[in-house]
Amino acid sequence: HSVMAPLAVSASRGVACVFAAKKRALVYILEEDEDELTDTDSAYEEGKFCDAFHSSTSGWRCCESCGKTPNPAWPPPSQVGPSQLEKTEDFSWNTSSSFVGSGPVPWRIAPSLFKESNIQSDAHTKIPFEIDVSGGIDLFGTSERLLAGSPEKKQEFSDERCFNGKFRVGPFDALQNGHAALNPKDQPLPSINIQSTILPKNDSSNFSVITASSSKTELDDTSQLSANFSTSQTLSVPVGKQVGTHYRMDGETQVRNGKVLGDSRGRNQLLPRSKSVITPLFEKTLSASDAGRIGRLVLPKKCAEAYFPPIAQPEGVPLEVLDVKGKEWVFQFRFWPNNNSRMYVLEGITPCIQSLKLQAGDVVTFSRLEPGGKLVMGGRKSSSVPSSDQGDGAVIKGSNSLIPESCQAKNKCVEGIPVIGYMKGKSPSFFQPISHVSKADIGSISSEIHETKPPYNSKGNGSILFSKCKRPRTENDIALNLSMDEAQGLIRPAAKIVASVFVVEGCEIEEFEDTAPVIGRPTIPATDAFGKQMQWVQCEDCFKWRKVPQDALLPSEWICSENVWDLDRSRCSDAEELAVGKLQVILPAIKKDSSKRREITTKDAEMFATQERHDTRVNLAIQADDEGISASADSRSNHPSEKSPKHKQSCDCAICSSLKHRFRTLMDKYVKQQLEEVGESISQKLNQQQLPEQVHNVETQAVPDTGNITSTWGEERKIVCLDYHNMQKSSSSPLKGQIDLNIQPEREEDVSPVSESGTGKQLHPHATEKLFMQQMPSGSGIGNLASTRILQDGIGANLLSCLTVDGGIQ
DNA sequence: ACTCTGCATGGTC
DNA sequence: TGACCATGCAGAG
Repeated sequence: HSVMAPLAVSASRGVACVFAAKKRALVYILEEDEDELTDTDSAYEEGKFCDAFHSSTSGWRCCESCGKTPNPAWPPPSQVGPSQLEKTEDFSWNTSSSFVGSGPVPWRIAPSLFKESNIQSDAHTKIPFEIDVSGGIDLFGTSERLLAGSPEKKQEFSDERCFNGKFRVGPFDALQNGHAALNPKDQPLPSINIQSTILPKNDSSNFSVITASSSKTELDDTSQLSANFSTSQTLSVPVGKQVGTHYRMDGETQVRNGKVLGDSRGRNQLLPRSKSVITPLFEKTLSASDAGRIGRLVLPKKCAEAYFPPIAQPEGVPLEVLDVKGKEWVFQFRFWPNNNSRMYVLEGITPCIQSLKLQAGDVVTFSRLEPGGKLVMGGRKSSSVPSSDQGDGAVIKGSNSLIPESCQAKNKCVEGIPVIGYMKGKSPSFFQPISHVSKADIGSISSEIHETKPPYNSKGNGSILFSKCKRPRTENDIALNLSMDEAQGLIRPAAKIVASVFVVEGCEIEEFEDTAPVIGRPTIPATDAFGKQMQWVQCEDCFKWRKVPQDALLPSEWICSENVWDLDRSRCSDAEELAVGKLQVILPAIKKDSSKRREITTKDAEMFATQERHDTRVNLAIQADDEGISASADSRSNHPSEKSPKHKQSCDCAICSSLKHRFRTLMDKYVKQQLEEVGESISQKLNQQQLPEQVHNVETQAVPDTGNITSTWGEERKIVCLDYHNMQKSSSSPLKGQIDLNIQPEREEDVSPVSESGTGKQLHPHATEKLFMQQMPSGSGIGNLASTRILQDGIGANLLSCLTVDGGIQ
C-alpha cells in the first residue's frame, strides 16, 4: 500500500484517485457520495480490483492469479503496428506522472434497476458486447440498439461516453503524454453503475480502457445481440422481438462526441456475422469541416488519446479502420500542435464518409472489434436520430430545430441514459429509464430510432444531471431522472405473458415480446376449495371482495359489474361470497366500511406526498415515453395536462397499463421480501419458543376451506398483500389504489392533506414500506418490520391482525 | 486557379 | 481562465 500514493483527488462530483506505482497507474473515480478512496484497501475491499489483494506486490497490475487484467483500450503491442509501438514508447505511463488528459468520466445509471442491487462494476469489468449478428454492421443507427452497462447500475447502462470528443471527465483530467485516462464511475442517481478505467498496462505504455458501451441498436428480426460481460453474465436478446426489455448491466465507457459511450446498452452498430465483441468507443457529430472536402475529421482529443494509438509525432500513424460494410480504410491519424496542446485529426476520411453517405450533422461512431482489436467506423444519419446528441435541449419529435443552439452547435448536452429497452416499431420505450434520459432520447426513441444517448457531456461536465446545456434543468427533468427506474418497476407483462428472464450482472432482466405490459388491479392470489388457483379482488365501488379466475387481468378500477365469472356476484348489491368473519380471516386487511377509514394524519400526508412525487415521476415517465419528444417538452415545464392529454385512471394505453402492471409485480416482490423477513422472524420465534401448535394455528386460520390463500407466495406474503390492500384503502384516496397518471409535478412538494387525499394511488414499494412503518404506533416498539411486532406479540392468530388494520397495526 | 497542409483564431464550455 | 475544437487562412504544391 505504501507505494500507492494518490496522485490526484477531488472532483466536483465525486472523487478521483489516481494510484500509480511502478509505471502502472489506475484512475478511479468514486461515486459522489462515496467516501473518498484514499487507499488501496478500500478499493480492494470494494471489490473493484482483484479478487485477491496481493499485498506482496506493489501496484495494480495484470493479475494472473485473479485473471483480472486491465482492459486494453487499444490492441496489445502485437496488434499495433510498428509505428504505433514506436509511439507508445513516448507515452509510457511513467510512475507518478501517469495521467494526462481526461479526468473522471461521469457515469450514470438507470436509477432503479440498480439502485436496489447496488451494483458496482468491478473496475476491471469489461463490458464489450458480444455480438452475433447476421445483419451486418449498421452504422446508421437505423437498426441500432444498445445494451449497456449499468442496468442501471449505472446505466444507467454505464455512462460515460465520449461524444464529439469530450469525455465527461470531471475536473480531474489525468493525462499522460497526451493520453487520456478514463475512469468513470459515476452514479449520481440511482442509475446504472458504470465504471470505466484506463489502466496503464505495462511499461510499454499500452493502456487499457474499460469502456461501458451504450448505444442504441436496432436490429433486424434475425439479429441477435448479446452482451458478454467479463463477469460471465451474458445477455442475449432476440432483437427482433424485443418489445420491452429491462437491461440491467454494468457497462463500460464509450465516448460519443467526446462522450464515452457507455450505457447499459451497447450499440451494436457493428454486426459481424460471427460472434465478435464490439466495444463502442466514441462517436462524433460531423461538423461542416469534418464532412467537408478537406477530408479531415477532427477527433475529440480525449477520445483520440484514449482509444487511438498513441502518437508522438504530428505526422501520426496510418490507421486501419473497417466500416460497417466491412470495407477497410486507412486513415492518417495525426495531430496538430495547437495552443500547447494537440488537435487530433483523421485525414483522408472523405471517401469513407461518402461511402457511408454521411454528412455534416450525422454521427460517426468508432468501435473496436474483437478479436483483432480493429477499429470499426460507423455512422448514423442525423435524420434518424433527431436531436439525439443534443440531449437535454428542448426537442420536438423528429426535429432538431428546437434543440438549443448552444447544444446543437457544439453537440453539447449530450446526456441521457442509454435506452434500456425499447419497443419495437413505434412503441415508446417503456423501459427506458427516464432517469438521465434526455428529451432527445425520448424523441429519438419514439421515432423508432432507439438511440442511446451518451450521458456524457462534451465538456467534461462530469454529470448528466449537470449538463452544461444552458437550459436550466427543470424540476421535471429531475423528476424524469428519478422516475424511470421506478417506472420500470411498475411495468409488468400482460396476462399469460411470460417474460423471458435473463440475468446480467446479477440483475434479472425481464423481456417481453410483442406484448405490451399491462397494469391490473391488485388481487390476492388464492386457491379455492377445489384447490383451483384463483384470486381475490376488491370492487372499486363497494369494496366487496370477489373471486376471479387466476388468470384474470383486471383493470385498475375493477368493479363488481365486471365480474363476468360470477354473475351472482356481479353487482355491488350482491353479498360477498364469504362471511365477514371468514373473509377477515382470509383477508384481514379488508375494511369494508370505508367510513371507518382512519383519518389522514400528518404522517400520512407526508407519505402520500411521497407517493405523489413518485407517481408524478412515473407520470412524467409515462408521458415522456408515451408522447415522445413533444411529451418530453411538455413534461419539462408544464403539467402534462397543459399540453398533452391526461392519462385517465382508466387509461388503458400500453404505457399506463404497463406501469400499473409492473407496479403490481414490484409490489409483490417487495411484499414477498418483507414477508420473508417476517416469516423468518416467525420461524426464529417458533424455534425459540417451540410452539409448533401455533404455527399450525396460523396455517389453519389462514387457510380456510374456501378461498384459501394461495401458497404461491407463502403465508407471509399473503398477509402483507392484505395489508397492502388495506393501506390502499385506508389512504382515503378517491383514486383507490390507482396510479394517478396526471399528477402535477408542481405539486410534488405539496404535502398538504388535501393534496394527498386527492392523489391516492398504488404505493411504490418503498412508499408502502414507509407508510407501513408510519402506520405503526410509534411507541409500540415496532422495528422496521412487522416481524418485530410479531416477535413481541407472539405468533399465531395475532399474526394476521398485527399486520393489518384499518391502515395501521392492530 | 485550385487543392492540400499546417497552423492560427475565436467561440464555447 | 484554460482547454477544446470548429473553422479560417496562408503558404506550399
